[in-house]
Amino acid sequence: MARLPEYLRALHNLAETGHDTVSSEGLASAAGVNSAKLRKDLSHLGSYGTRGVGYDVALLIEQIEYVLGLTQRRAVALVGVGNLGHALAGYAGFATRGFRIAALFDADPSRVGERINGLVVHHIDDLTQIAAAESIAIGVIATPAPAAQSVADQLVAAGVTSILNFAPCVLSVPEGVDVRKVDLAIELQILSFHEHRKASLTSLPATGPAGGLTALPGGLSATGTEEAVGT
Amino acid sequence: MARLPEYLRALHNLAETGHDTVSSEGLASAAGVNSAKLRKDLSHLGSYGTRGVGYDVALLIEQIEYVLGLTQRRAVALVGVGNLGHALAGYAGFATRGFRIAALFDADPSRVGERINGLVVHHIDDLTQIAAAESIAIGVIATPAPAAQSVADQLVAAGVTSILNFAPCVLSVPEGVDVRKVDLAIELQILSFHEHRKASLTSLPATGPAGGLTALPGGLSATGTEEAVGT
DNA sequence: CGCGATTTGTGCACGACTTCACAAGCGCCT
DNA sequence: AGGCGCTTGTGAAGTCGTGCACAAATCGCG
Repeated sequence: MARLPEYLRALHNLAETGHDTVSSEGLASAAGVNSAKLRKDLSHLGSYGTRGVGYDVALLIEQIEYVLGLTQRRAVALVGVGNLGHALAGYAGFATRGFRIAALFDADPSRVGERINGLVVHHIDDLTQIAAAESIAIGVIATPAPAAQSVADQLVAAGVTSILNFAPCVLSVPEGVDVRKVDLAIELQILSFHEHRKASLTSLPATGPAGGLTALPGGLSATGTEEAVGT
Repeated sequence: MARLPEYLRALHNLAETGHDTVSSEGLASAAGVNSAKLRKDLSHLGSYGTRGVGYDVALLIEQIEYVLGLTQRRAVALVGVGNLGHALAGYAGFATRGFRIAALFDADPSRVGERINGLVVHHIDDLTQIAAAESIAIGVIATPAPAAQSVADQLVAAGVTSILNFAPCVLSVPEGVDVRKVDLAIELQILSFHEHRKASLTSLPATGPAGGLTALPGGLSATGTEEAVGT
């Protein structure tokens, strides 16, 4: 499940706060999900919770990290050292959560050789060689959209089988290669949609029958993230 | 729906390529979704497609932008000018997709006054005043996790009703405030899970009955993003 | 040793979403 | 003017995820 990393983060927080065990209710609220859902998720990994007590925090962390394949620190290749790539190269969250940026790449010769956060920027043509040497299986694309497909092809050719794509475009990759996409502008546009919806709801308390399509009164469901819940 | 922004991006691409109309099949493949799903989505906004021809690209762009509330350029406040916040402040994708970073904030006094991409960094305490002046309704949190909840409270107090949270923690906000979360490390961890799954599948072609929980052979479904599809 | 409080694990039903398949509608060509 | 091919819009079935509610299990205490 895509929720396991969220549980893992909450568990690490609990461990640092000195908790040895945690109930499904407690962990669920810390991770922002329903307690029943959490229990079902955890039961799917044959988890070891104790009835009447809860889950052993340390053991559960170990279990989830194993399932996520985080027992080994995974090497990641980052392609595109522009605005966003630069920030990702220095993002501390990767290092503290089981990943190691093993190499930086860019197609712009003027950027090759630049040092970022202790790493040298290589030319994209050296990708295959370095990826093999560092046994890199995960690639991050932080290039402009027009270059993304080409970079993806090169990553696949270099043996990368999982890609995190920040470029606003769809990638086509061979079967067996996993792609996850993060589009920062889209996240804002979804929020904008919510804003628009809220605005029309308040200004038009009762939508008259003559109202064409102000903002789809009861149509779109506005899913995608949890609705806010009061403290 | 959360897919509308994706359609919009694909439509803009098509418009620039000179297409006047597009079939549901064509737009669906450009957006990376099923054509039936796309038609159903578009029909929910009472869309104007012509049978036998397809959709008018320009008209559809107009429709979707209206529904998303992008007819006005929305002002966004960005809090936290660290590694990630710095990159977001300079990210061109926001400006080209309907948003304007209206103000930057940070709690560190030594950063206040710094100029980034033509914008001055303000102290977080000035948030309420500036947010009102610029009529800001959307806030972006790019601070470390411990500061995020406090920043969220201040954003809400300043009248912000939609928050994009990059900090790895859950936020509790009053009802009526929408929160979307983007955790970059989690995206990588999900890919790591896929890697782990693929690795155990190839090394263990047939899972013996004695195999405990290698990586949940048929358990977890690995959803969350589309599986790769061949070119 | 037994009982009660507490918490996990899960069967079941409901709802949302996805996908298929097809009827209805539109334009074009003859 | 009429028919044919193409495309939209949608009914219906299937699938998946979610949440409730409860039985099973464990610990602590008397």
